[in-house]
Amino acid sequence: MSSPRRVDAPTVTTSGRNDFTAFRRELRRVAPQITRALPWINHESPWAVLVSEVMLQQTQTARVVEPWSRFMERFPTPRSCADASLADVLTAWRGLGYHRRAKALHEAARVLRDEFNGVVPTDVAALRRLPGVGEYTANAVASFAFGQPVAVLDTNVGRVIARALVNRRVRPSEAKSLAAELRPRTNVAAFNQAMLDLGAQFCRATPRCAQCPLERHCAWRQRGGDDPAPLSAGVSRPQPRFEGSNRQLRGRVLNALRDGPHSRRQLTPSFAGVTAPRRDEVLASLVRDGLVTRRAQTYSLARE
DNA sequence: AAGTCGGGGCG
DNA sequence: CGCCCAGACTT
Repeated sequence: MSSPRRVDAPTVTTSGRNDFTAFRRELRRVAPQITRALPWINHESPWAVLVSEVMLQQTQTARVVEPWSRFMERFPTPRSCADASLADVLTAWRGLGYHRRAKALHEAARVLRDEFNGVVPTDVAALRRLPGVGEYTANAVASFAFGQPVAVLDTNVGRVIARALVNRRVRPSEAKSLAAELRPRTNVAAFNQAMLDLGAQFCRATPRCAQCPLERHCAWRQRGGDDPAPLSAGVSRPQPRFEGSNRQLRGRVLNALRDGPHSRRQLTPSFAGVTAPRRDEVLASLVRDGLVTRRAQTYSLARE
């Protein structure tokens, strides 16, 4: 009877760089314990995965679960979304913000309908042709929906790489190559998901090393020093304050317009304490973005 | 490289 | 109250 192999031996070398092979193995070992039960994981519909990834852009997972379920019930296929009006898509988007994403997703659905026979493409290059699908989202859909062997690099993965793997700040180009180097040969989707789960639950902006199952395999934790994650990998930047911002005002307007068309006067409550020029600029920006249309003095969600 | 784009939760 | 978030797109 053989004794169990020691699987929790530290994997940080004296150089300060982690042993990638060992880190991969350890992450895969703990993956089952850190997996979150999210409804889009291992979902059979690539469209469902695409919708989740667009919704998750700059948005915490917990905030996406309910809107995603509503949206998928309302628009279960690319065609159902493509055939709907933008106003209906914006209404289904309620609770998420960054409404240009909703418009992009609506346009993406129409590209899928008109150019891809209503089917989400499997490869990164084709996915990148969809509006609102950048490098991260294309790789995520290719991996999670189709099992393509591509790494994903988001704010979570960026932190894990900077801290656990190299214990120093990394530029975006370097982070990409490190993510690719870390990528396993098999079960890439499950590995990518484990990286996200690790980053979201333990290797957070404010890390929870005491609870982290990979603490002993983290270069930063083993060697100490300043947190290398901030500004690393170029995937997360400080944002201007929201309170009092145009974004706040735009959100209020769209919320009002979800209940139906409003005159400029009826929108007054949304612009409390705001000067008229600024109010007009906010409304103009919504029209410019194609989210809102104006007929005479009446504003409505764009129907398109 | 820098701006812009929501909104709520949490320490 | 300030920080943070499975980024993308424009300028």
